[in-house]
Amino acid sequence: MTESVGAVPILDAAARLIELDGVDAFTMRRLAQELGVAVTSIYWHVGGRDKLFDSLVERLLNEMAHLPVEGATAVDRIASLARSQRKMLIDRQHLLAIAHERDRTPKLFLPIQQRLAAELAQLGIIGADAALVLRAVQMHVISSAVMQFSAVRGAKHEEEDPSLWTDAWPDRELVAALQSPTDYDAVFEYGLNALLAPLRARADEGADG
Amino acid sequence: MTESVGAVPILDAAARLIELDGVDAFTMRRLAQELGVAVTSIYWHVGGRDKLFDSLVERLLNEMAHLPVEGATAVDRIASLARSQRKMLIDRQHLLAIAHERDRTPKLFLPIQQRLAAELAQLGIIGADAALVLRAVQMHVISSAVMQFSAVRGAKHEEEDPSLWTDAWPDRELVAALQSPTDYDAVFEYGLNALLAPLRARADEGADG
DNA sequence: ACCTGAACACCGTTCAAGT
DNA sequence: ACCTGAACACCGTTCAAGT
Repeated sequence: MTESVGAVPILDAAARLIELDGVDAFTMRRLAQELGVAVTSIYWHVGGRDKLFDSLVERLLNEMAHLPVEGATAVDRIASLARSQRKMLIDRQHLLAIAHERDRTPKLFLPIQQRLAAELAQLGIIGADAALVLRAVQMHVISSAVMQFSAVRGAKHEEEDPSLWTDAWPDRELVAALQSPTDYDAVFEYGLNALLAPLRARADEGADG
Repeated sequence: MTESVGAVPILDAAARLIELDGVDAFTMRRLAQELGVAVTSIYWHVGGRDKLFDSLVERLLNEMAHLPVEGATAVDRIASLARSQRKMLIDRQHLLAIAHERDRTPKLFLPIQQRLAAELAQLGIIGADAALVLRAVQMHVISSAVMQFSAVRGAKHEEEDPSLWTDAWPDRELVAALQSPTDYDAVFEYGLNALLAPLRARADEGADG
């Protein structure tokens, strides 16, 4: 039933190599060398590159099912869940990139769907409305993590911004802010806050009634 | 000064091939074959794979500098810009994927930065605040486009959702909604609306005073 | 200035063969 | 059941050589 014994250590080594040198540097041959084994042996245990990556993504999904949450109110717990998920995705940047590249990103919605749904139900948000809010939050978390990865790596390349801004532009502070590196945490929090604002309003109404 | 004469048609052919069969199917050798020329000739005109992709991304940036806008109020024009940009990015899905893969996604912010800044200034939003709002909007547009591409392609793979939902879950409508395919337009609009809500409120205040 | 073929150093994957 | 080496069909890129 269960997979052959050797599969787990192979996946472990693969995850370590990817975490270390990135996805591009990862090859089946390098992995085999790392394990002190012939390339073809990997094919027997875990299948080819595709299967291997799928298995790694599956692992990420399992990890994400046990994210920590805290918060006194339902909205706080939703925000907490969103932040934990984002943190985990950024910690597993390379794995996230693999999942994205292989069009598995929507699967990342699943592990915390039910927990979000439960919190939304507490706020009286159910049915199609709940589905929309849930997806909006998930999209925000996951897509901003996907972007941030690419952005942070790309920051090195763009030392010199050819300054499309003319000197005539009056708002010097804005120009200065846009030319300094993006604070992705702040942008994420701003968007999360905007998404949750209607929920907070609804919760307050509930307290009034 | 300008690039050699042959560069443009090569880039055209490359863009066409990528649009047709996707990035993965694109190889230097296939491009050469398409052009009826030796592979090595491409290297002379546009450089290697890296340079070629960079040039294609640069083209996308130029196109994006002339996005259409409409709307009577500043907020409407911001929303309109966001929607035009998203539409263009989705139309150029493969190019977007290339830009993302090569960590050039933050560059996609630049072409419409000034136009957004001008609209925000009309709302009285300037300085670091304006920078934050601007980036939040841009992040929403671009990251959701990046995600959608991956999601739509990935939709084929996930015919069967192993239904993590127990039959005991009371909200049948929610479960049904989550099991039907995501309406990315709706999710995008929901997020955009949430991001612009504070701006609308501010504009209304301004009308009152 | 432009284009070529040959060659190099890699890939992922298959498969028959070993133990 | 597990592991191997040889081989195949690809890559991107370089470079000396042609015109």
